[in-house]
Parts: sequence; C-alpha cells; structure tokens
Amino acid sequence: MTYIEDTLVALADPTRRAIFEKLKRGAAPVGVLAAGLPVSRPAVSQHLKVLKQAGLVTDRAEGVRRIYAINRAGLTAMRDWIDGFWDTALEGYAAAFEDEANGEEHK
Amino acid sequence: MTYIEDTLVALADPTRRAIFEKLKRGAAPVGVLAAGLPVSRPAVSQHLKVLKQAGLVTDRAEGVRRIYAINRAGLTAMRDWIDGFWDTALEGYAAAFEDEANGEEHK
DNA sequence: ACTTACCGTAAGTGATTACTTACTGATAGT
DNA sequence: ACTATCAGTAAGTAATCACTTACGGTAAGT
Repeated sequence: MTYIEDTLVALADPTRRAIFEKLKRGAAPVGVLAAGLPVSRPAVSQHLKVLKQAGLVTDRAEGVRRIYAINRAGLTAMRDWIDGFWDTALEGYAAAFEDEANGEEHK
Repeated sequence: MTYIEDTLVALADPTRRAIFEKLKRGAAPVGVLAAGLPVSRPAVSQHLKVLKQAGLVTDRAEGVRRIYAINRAGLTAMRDWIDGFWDTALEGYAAAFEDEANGEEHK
C-alpha cells in the first residue's frame, strides 16, 4: 500500500515533477528522462525511486534499460484524498470550538 | 494566482496536513488549531501563512482572533493538475524516444 | 574474453526548512 | 489607563534532503 504522505512529498519536488511530466508523453528509460534536465543521471535515478515508492511510476526491465511509466495508482489515491475535503464545512466555527477547546483549563 | 508548486509543497508537510485536516470540521482560530498539535502556536501561524499563500485556506479577522477556513481554490487547482495526467499514454515508448533523444551526439 | 552502454547505490556536502523562544502589535474587558 | 488574550514576526538552530562524484553490476555486441 502507498500512503498519501509519500505521494505528496514526491510531487512537491520540482525536479521530480519535471520527470513525472516528461512521462506524460509516454514511457521512457532513465537516460532519456535525464536528458535535458539540469541534474545528473544518478539524481534522476534517485528521484525515480521516490516516485516508484509513492506509487506514481512503474518500472520494467528491457534489456539493459529500465523503462519507467506513469502509474495511475498514486494519482487516484491523491484524487480520493482531495475529494475527502470537498464536502467540508467552510464555516462551522462554533462546532470546531466545542470539540477542540480542551487543553486549556478554565481559570 | 496560485501555482501548483506552492500547493504541493504546502501539503507535503505532515504538520500542515494535520492543520488542514482539522479545518475539515469547520473554520477555527489559530489557538484552537494549535491545541493538540505537537508544535508551538507560532509554528502553526507560520504553517497557516504557507497554506494561505498556496490558496488552501482563507483568513478573516474576528475581534482579536483570526479565523481560518478551507479555501477550495487550491484544491481545485490540484485536481485540475492531476486530471491533466489522466489521458496520458502509459506506453508509447518509441514516441518519447524519437522526441527526446537529442542531446547525445551520434558518434 | 573484452569492451561498451545503461543504470542503481554509496558516501559526502551544501542549502533548505521546520522548529524553538522572545518580541511586538492589536483588540477587549475591568 | 491597565491588564489579559490572541496572533504574527524575528532570529537562531538542528535536521532533512537534493545534489555531486565514484563505484559496482548486468546485458549486449564484437
């Protein structure tokens, strides 16, 4: 299982987002993904590891290359998490007060 | 305008997510949000600043208190960004190759 | 077998950042 | 006016993390 924590952390980094958005065009090996980016190829490998653990990409071996592709699992997990905030009360100030106001002793 | 960068960075932090999820129950002042969290109240203020700049919360003054509430703008921006990945090719390896294979001179 | 191409990992470094305490400001009540 | 409450800001610190170079390991070609 993959947690929303990992997904958000993975996509918060600009370099990882650049890699992820490159995969929009289709699956690609590491070398192709690293080309054009302002970081070294090992850096891309490290980022891909994070993206994989977040459920955002999959990898398959093809000869000596490793082909990475977008994995929808991470995206759906993120979508579901966002949707959980959709039907929340934008107001409801009093309610939050009564529930959370423990912790300060009434002097 | 708020950028996807800020939104993702804001929600990547566990403390900020905890604050944001507390607001699910409804709007609340800083003191109430800070209660129960393992960080100081100034820390919560700093986090709320980041969340606000990311378009995830709004704040309004109410006497000496500052009431924070969820702002759907940041959430919709995030949803739209995710949806942009939805109709991508999971394969299409060759296509990516031909386009991106510039950068290495054919020796 | 040797070489070449491709990729992941190890180790070390610099910069970012989340946190603390101390303070300043503003509002409300007595 | 004085006091108390609530919250944002300043400054300093410790830990995280994205990056580099160096290395090791595997697959394919000659």
